[in-house]
Amino acid sequence: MNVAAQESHGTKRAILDCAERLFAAQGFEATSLRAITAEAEANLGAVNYHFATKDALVLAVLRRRMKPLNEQRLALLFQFEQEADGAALSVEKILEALFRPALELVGRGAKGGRYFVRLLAHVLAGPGSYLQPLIQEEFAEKNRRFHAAIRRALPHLASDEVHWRLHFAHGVLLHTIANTHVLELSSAGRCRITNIEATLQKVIAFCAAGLTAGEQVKGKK
Amino acid sequence: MNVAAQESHGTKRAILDCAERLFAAQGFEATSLRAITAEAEANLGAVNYHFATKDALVLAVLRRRMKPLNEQRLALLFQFEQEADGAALSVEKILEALFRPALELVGRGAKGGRYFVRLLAHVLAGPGSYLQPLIQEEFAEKNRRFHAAIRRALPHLASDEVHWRLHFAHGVLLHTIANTHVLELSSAGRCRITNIEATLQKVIAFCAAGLTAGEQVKGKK
DNA sequence: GCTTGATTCATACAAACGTATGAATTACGG
DNA sequence: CCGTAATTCATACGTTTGTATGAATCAAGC
Repeated sequence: MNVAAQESHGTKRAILDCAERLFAAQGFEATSLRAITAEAEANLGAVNYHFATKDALVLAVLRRRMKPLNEQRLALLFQFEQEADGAALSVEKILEALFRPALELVGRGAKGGRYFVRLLAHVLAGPGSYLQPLIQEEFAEKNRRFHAAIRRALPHLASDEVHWRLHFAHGVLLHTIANTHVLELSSAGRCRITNIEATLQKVIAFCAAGLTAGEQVKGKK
Repeated sequence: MNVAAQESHGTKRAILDCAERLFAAQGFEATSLRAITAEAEANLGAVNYHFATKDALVLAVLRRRMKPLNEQRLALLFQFEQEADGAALSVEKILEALFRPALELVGRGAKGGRYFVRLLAHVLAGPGSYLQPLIQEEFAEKNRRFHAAIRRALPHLASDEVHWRLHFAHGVLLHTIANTHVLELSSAGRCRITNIEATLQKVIAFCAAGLTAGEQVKGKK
């Protein structure tokens, strides 16, 4: 029992799945290893065997989805750049590369992607603890590449201004996919994420306008 | 020792302050009552005497700032409407009423406002637990009033579309004030919230553009 | 100056936590 | 088949948790 075989190993994968769901639903500290193993129909010792410690389990849960997510984003950005054939990408296309993989993670509900997103929001809002280095390391290249892409699309914007506006755009995405219940509550249930494409279009339209603010017409701001 | 005297009572207030800070820094579950009382130089029994239970303490911490925050927002909106003297408010003014009180909570660093904001993000991203009713109840009128204000400013937008875009705007605000460290990391320390007015202007400009997206070309109406 | 009510304090307790350990069981190459 | 490594299991340990209790201390009215 060795080689890659990535996540196939039954117990190990079941623990990751249940941990992801429970962490997202209750937070890290509020979720006990016993609750996880109970739901995964595994033994308490199994988590110690496969992950050694609870902190390591948390990191494993995060890494499992974070890496593919950012790889998809970069791949999509690269694909769009190829298709553009040297021409500058539109802000909308750049945002699509940034948003679509994350939104599809939520939409393809069947698997636990929906939980992961809430978990991610938890982590970002969480303590500046041992998780921060992971976040930075995992997101560093993504941030760099998308910052460059926006600068190419909006060359008149100062570099720092691009940092600010990309930060705002991330806020829109994060709040949209992680706190869907807030939208449902404030709209009395009238608005919810059903169609991915429709949601994507709304989010992109909002952020594209924000990113290009102050240039569509000479003057007015 | 009775009458209003709101939060003056030394021990009780010290517990609320320290709880706010520790909750925001580590989350609810990860913060023990002993850690709070130790930092507040109070006895462990004091929290049980003043708040009965830990859950009640959490709610007390939230309510203390949430109510004044939303009252300030509504007051500011009302003030702007008075000044406009019947004319429709600009989207920028509406957003200022929504954002300024929250941003000032962060800026007036001295007191624990900065911690409360992170705590709020924690709560929103948290479980759909006993906190949700509080959130809804506390934010219901604010949502209703600002939704109406935006509809008046952008009458061509469908009601649901206003819900969506206001949701996006809240995401920008929340991420900006709660996850400041993310911006600092991704910008390699070059961007941070120093000047409230400058930050406010950036956030408003971004969201105003997002809210009015799709109509500037159509021609002023 | 004593009484009464409000607050603080030290201490206790049962429950739940993460972790560790060693035996029991399973899977599989030879 | 056997033997070896991988995995599962039951159980235990030492901490830490939230909460409860009753005595000690304080504040103030009469």
